[in-house]
Amino acid sequence: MLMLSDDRRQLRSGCVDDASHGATGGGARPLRDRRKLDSMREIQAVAIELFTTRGFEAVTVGDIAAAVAVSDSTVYRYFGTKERLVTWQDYEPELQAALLRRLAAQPPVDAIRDAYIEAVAPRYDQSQLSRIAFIYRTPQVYAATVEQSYTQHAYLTKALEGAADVDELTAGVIAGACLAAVDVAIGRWQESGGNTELAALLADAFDALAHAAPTGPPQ
Amino acid sequence: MLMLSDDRRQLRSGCVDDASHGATGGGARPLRDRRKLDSMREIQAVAIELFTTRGFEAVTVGDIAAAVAVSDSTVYRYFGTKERLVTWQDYEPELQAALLRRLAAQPPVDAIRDAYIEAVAPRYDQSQLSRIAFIYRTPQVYAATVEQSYTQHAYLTKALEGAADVDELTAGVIAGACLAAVDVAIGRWQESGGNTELAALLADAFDALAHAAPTGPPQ
DNA sequence: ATGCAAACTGCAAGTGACTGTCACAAAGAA
DNA sequence: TTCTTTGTGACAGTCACTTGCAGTTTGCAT
Repeated sequence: MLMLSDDRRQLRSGCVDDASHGATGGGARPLRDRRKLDSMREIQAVAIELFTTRGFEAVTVGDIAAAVAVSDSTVYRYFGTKERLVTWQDYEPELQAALLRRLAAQPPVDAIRDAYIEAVAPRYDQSQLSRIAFIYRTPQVYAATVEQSYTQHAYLTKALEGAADVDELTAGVIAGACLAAVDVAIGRWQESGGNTELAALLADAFDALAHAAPTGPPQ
Repeated sequence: MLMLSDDRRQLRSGCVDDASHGATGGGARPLRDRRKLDSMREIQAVAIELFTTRGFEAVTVGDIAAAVAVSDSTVYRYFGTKERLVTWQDYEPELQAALLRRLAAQPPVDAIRDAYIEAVAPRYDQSQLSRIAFIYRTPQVYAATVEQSYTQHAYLTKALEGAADVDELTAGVIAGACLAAVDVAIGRWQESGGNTELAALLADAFDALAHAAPTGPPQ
């Protein structure tokens, strides 16, 4: 769950690079960016409503485009894939910054947990519930988020190797275990109807990692 | 990585139910099944060779069908999706049996580890290397395996709830952490060119889970 | 204001994954 | 052999997604 960057399809057809500031004259382009973000949010809202009403497969991208009165190509240029209409979100940089800052100051697992508590937990309110619930209810969409967490796992592994004193295999395992904890916590948050604090669920999920170690050698 | 059952597409168009024994007269149907398995193995071999040579996107399912001299529909009936041409494997029942047996007799994490060491490690030899390496090198295909492990995670979670004395959240976290360890171990095996024993890598990866617990409360 | 370069948008014509249907062929039982 | 079941191929269709083109809009500089 949650992503630090885009999947290969996004990368190929340059899209979803929100807040991409001009490389031409050097100045910012606030108006265009704002309109694009607004447009993306509107399209996403409509998409999620249609999806939850009629089901993911029953709604075509053309349906969504028509409902928002833009062309199909625009939807694809913005989101790249149908799944990304659901999974897209815009707070990735903050998570990355929190991660970097805390990895330098805390033990690695604590750092990851607290970065999520700091940067993503506050975002999970009722307005996000239908989106997140839909992700967890739709395997095809859930898989798309996992594809994104591919990149995230690699990033975390590298960060851990630098911050903590562990080899690559250990770093990979720790990163994977932490992402699993985050995933379970968000899953539970969604199951609770958004009524449980995500921060508390994250704390509990990470505590549960204490029981994930084997007790003896292989038999 | 590794799967216990199929994704939704498989389920919809009933395929890949290897070793499905007749429900009609009650007798076995060895010849047909053997031919089907042989055929699947041949198609998979050709597919992986074409994919590794020309790239996943550059090869169409029609190309593969033509190379093996079967129709496109047959390929889809056998594998369901293009990705499944790579990820398909035929030893899932054994893993499930080992899991069940060991969960009744060992601590849960040890049981999962040892079940993988027993049921999947012996299968990972040089003949599997190009297949596994291709999975880890191709995000789209890797994502498909994760989509399959969605089911596996749910299965493991339920098994843990029954076998160990833990609540659902803890069971989910343990299952996710174990799957992460398995995934990292297989990834390392593939990176090593298949020259390191997967059983040893699995043992190391599970040992690394000991470092995945947080050391203090959230800050 | 006005002109210019870059980016945005819609249109249209693809490609290819995947589904469903039908007729036919091959396998197994009687 | 004959009947029934099941696997197979040909075919047509849907839809996600891509690409190229032309017209418009934006932001900046003059």
